[in-house]
This record gives sequence, structure tokens and C-alpha cells, in this order.
Amino acid sequence: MSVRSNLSALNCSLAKSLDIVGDGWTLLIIRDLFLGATRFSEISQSLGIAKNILSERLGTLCEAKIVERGGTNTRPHYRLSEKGLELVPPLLGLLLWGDKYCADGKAPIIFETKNENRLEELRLIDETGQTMLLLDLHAKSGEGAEFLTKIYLDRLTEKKNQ
Amino acid sequence: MSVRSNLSALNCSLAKSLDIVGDGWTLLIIRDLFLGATRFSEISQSLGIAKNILSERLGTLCEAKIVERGGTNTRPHYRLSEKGLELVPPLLGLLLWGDKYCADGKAPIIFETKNENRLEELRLIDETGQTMLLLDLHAKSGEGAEFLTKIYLDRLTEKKNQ
DNA sequence: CTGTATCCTTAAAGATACTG
DNA sequence: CAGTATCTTTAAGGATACAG
Repeated sequence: MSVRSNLSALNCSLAKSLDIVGDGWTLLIIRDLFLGATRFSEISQSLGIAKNILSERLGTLCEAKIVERGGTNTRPHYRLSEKGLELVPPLLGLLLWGDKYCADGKAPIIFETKNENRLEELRLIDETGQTMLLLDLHAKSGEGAEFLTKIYLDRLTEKKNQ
Repeated sequence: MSVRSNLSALNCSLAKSLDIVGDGWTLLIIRDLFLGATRFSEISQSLGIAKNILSERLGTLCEAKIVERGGTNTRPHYRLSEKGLELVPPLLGLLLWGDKYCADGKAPIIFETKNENRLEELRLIDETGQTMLLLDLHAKSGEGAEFLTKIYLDRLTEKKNQ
């Protein structure tokens, strides 16, 4: 077997996401692009990532349509696609969590709007636009669920109700 | 140098978070705990993770106060602490992203409240409780920022304003 | 059931040199 | 500046056996 499990084989969208962005560098690259970096050298220097690794990651991200490559061939620039931008909220969630628990509450980077309102938290929103509380959520199998996933979820639900 | 970079050395809360949960398995373990799994064997079977790896991860998560160990010594059970629960929103964000982009929109798992309202998205909230738009955000250095971080953010901001 | 202890494999990351 | 091509290293992950 390989060193890294093929998480995509799991019947779980989180596993599939992590197969793409769960490697430690990828979300940091996306962070840099969201911050406004566009050049290879900017990201390379900012993160201290080896050039071959950065090259390979950017290639993968472009293939996955998370990043778009523009500019000239010899001086390309990179930017997040809509698909890539949609990764930013969970990314910011992890960042805020790190601010709170790993940085003594002293954020190295603050995100705010022009009127200086500061990003504070992520909120869960349902299909009607209402806020949801984490502890009110329960899981059930969806249309993409395989047999074993259904069994597992049913067992856990049953357990909770006891 | 080591195979895996010491991301914690970066002056970034995202990097510090990823140092803890950015390994591919950890968020999946937290997912299982959030779904209601409490036992070692439940997680082991659900994810197909090797027992020594799961054991080591649970140990690390307990040390980090993300997971709490209860029950008897021979039959322990695990559950998320408040600190662990706060990782769930970004986790769900990645999961929703995977539903949309990696699972053809066919979610294997649906999260809903008792009145069957379904989790749809994450929203960014500022300190006054208002919704923020991703594209309205800009980054600036906070009190935890080191010199190089400030330089980097200033350069990117300047670049944007040109 | 819940692990611990070994051993082994390998893919991921880094360093370095080189190219247009 | 923006990579590509090699080579090397090593830590992470897996398999297996064993233990309380």
C-alpha cells in the first residue's frame, strides 16, 4: 500500500476535499493567492517552499481548475478561480481557529472590510438563509451515500437516540 | 531537513492549524467523532485507518485538548471538546465544497436540523454580527505579525492598489 | 476490545544544478 | 524570473504480531 491512503476511496466529500487540499502546502498557497500574491516567486519566498514542490502544486491546482494561469508564458501569473475562492471560507475558519488556539489570540493577519469591521467567525447557514447551531445538526445519508455509509450513519444515529 | 516542513515556524495561524489537522486523517477522525462515534473500533473500521496511526492521532488530539477521553481505561470512549467542536465549521465547509465539486453535487452525508432544514453554506460574520462578502475582505497585519509578515502584507496591499 | 511494539515500504519533500 | 530534472533523505503510514 502507499504511504498516503487513497482518501478518495472513502465515500465522503471531506475525504475527497482533503485528497486535494489536505497536504499542508496547498491551503497555504491558496492563502497567498487570496492575499493577493500572483507570482511564482512571491509564493515561493513567502512560504519558503521548494520550487519543484510549488511548481507541481500549482500545476495540480490549475488542472483542478482551482487556480487560473494568466499572463505570458515566461511571466505567468496565478489567481484563484471561483472554485478556488470557495475554498477560502473554510480556510479562514481554520485560520481563525489557529488565531484563537495556536497564537494566543494574537492574530498575525486580520481580515476586514473597508469600514474596518473585522472578520470574527463562520456561521452555518441553512437553505432558507437561517443560522444553524452546530449542536442542532444531525447527519443522515444523502443520495451519494453507499450502502456501508448508510449502515454506519444509521448505527450512530440509533446510538445517539438511546 | 525533514520531509514535512515545520509549518508552525511560519508566522501564520493557518499554518499552525494545519500543523495539527493538516495531515489527511485528523479531520476525518474529528468528522467521525462529530457524527457520533465514540469508540476506537468504530473509527478504525469506518476509516480503515491502521490501528497504530489511529492510536497515535487520538493521543495527540487528547494532548491538544481537542478530544477528551472518558470511560474506563480498558473501554475508553472519545468525544470532541469545545476546542474540537470549533474545528467542525471549517470541516463542514470543506465537506460542502467536496459535495459540490468532487461528488457531482450528490452528497453522501447531509447535515440538517430536526425540522429538516439542510446545511447549505458557511457565511463570514464580522464582530458586529453582520455578514461579510469574501471579495470585500482585505488583509492587514495584526498584533501577532512579525516584521517579514508586515512587509509581505504591505507589498501585496500596495500592489492591489495600483 | 483497545491498544503497543516492530519492522518495512514508499511517496513526499528538499537540495542542487541547470535551462530558456 | 520561472521553472525542470535529478538525486537523496526521512518521516509518515501500513502490516503484523503480541498484550492486558
